[in-house]
Amino acid sequence: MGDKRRPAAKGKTPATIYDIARITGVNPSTVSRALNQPGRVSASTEQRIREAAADLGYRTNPMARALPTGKTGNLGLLVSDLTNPVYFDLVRGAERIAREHDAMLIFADSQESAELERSTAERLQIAVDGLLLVASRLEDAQIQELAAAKPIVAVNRPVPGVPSVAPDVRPGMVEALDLLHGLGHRRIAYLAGPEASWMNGMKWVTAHDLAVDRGMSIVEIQSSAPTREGGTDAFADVMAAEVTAVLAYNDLVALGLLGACRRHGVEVPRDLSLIGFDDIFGADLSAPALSTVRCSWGDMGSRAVAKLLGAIEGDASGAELNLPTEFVARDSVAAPRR
Amino acid sequence: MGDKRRPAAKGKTPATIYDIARITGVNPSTVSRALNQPGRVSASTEQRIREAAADLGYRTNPMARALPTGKTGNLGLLVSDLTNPVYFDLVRGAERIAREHDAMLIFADSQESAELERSTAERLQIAVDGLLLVASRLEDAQIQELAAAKPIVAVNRPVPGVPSVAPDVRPGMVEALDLLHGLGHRRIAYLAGPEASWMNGMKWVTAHDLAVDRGMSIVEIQSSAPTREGGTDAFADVMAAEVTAVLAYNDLVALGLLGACRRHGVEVPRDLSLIGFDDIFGADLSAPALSTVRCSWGDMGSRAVAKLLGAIEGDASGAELNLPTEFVARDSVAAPRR
DNA sequence: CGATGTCATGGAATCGTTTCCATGGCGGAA
DNA sequence: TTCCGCCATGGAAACGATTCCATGACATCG
Repeated sequence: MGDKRRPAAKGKTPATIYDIARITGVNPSTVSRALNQPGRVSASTEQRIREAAADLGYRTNPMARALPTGKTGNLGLLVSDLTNPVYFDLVRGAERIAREHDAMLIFADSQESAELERSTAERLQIAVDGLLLVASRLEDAQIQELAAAKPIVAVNRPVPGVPSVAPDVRPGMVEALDLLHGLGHRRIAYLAGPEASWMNGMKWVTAHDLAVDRGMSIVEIQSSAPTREGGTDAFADVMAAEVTAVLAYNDLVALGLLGACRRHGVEVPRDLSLIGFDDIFGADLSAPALSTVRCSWGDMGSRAVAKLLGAIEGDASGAELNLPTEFVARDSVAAPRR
Repeated sequence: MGDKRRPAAKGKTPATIYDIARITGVNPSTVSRALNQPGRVSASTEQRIREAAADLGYRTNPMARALPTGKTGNLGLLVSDLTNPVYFDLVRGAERIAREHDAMLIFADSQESAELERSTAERLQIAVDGLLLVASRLEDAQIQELAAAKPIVAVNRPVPGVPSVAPDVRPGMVEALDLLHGLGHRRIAYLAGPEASWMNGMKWVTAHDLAVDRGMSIVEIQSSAPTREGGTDAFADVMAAEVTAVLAYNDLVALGLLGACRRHGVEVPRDLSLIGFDDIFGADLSAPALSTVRCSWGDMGSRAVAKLLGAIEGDASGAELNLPTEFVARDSVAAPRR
């Protein structure tokens, strides 16, 4: 099997600073300085070293660098469910900023399980310089504990003492509730997400307060999961609630409910108005196109990474950042039947 | 700024095998053996060492391990466009298998640019044990060159001498063409994807051959991009082609075209039948729901990772793996107008 | 003109782990 | 009983880069 030292060694071993040092006749430490600390060595040697490096196709070995410096150049991104289309834009935004800063993004998902999230976070943490926790199902204390080891930025949820980036759901919901009220809706429902989700609680209390302010009554309906299936399953409960409009935890459940309505002959928006949350890919595809409250997930991703990079650099500005939301009017909302 | 050695050091430094060695009174090398080579040390010392390790919350430092072994425990996943919903399932499948094998997935996207793809692949390669190249826009030779350095598995495209996983588009397209032919379509179009895409060429020749076999005529229509915008932009060309059915490169362009049709009063499927490719999230959401050829992207992801892990272990079974596709009948196909 | 400071560079320790080699103890075979 | 070999473990050298400290060559200042 293994003939020499490296069993599956295919190509020749990559060039190291020692190779460069040998070729240019300087000490490895000088090579290191030339490559990383501009102006620290004489212009002529730096020139020679850079040329040799280019010749050899030298690339810094990140593992070797990580050892003495303690910096891996990796950022971890832990989401509750990679399958959820919301994360698409988030990932993209995060990736963009990470690339700009020469950092690599390491991914993991926790399958909506708090226990799995904790163990994954711990494992991930040793391989990265900082961690992005998206829609965490962990308790505040657990997150704070993780944050004591390495920088953490929480996304889509604030955690005391930990920097975070989250949407400010209020502006979008104000628009939504104003619209519903203006059209004559007086009894509406909030189709809830996971109980462990901070954001779910936030949306419920906001919707509740806003509805009450406007003299509307609002009921909370549980869903089995924050997915299309969850929305489908909630159909019967929604019908039983006798409301004229539904505000959903997210677009996925809204879309699921929409499908169930169609199959049962309940016409949206004539018989029921429906508002989602997130404006995911596909929200404008459904028939009718889904009205929704848009969070700028791409922005959240890039802001969160920027914040994390700052924290890694020692920026202790552990602020909480809130990005505004806005209502996107499409075709799933109308005046109630009578 | 930096007070001590590590500037932003928050928590205490993690435990090392030296700590364990000190506590248990053995040599660090023994600790290493106890933890990684079962049976290599006496049962009693192994027991003591494991207990101490657990007490200290010891976790192997992957960077330190990578240095002597050359194995990082990371796999790279490079896709042409992270934004494309097709990759959702792929990522999920890949992540599942990677997790099962204790490997971490590192992500990058190349924004549909061959040059960016090459440089990103090179950068990524030094940080991983192997690379997954999804829908690569690179030339065969370039991929082979990369594969000479470290194991590579190509996804969605075969490369001579490099293991690959790709859908076998034929079965699904046979079903699709049979359906169209049976309904009476005689003149159809293929709405193409990127020219640099191997898969695009594959789909075109397959569609072409299949159409000719059945006595249908088929034209190729270019699109500006494999996105919804690309589909929208192609509307005029599609109309000008005077066909009764369109087979699209993927669901995204199909969906874009569908939207354009709706806006221009062309009713699908009455005036035009439309078939997509991939069965992405949302394909069943549109009105009418999109008929499409489904590739099992989740399977491709997990198979590809498994193959890559095998290659890393030295399994030189550089086979080409093809996963079957199937036609998914929904509502965007009907008999032609007259 | 000698003392001092600066600059470019060399030398060596270090990061945490793996692994090759050495060593001592013990059991079994002769 | 003696010798050989194995087994558990210790010791030390890598892996590739960073970084602190040392050194010698100059230039500068008084």
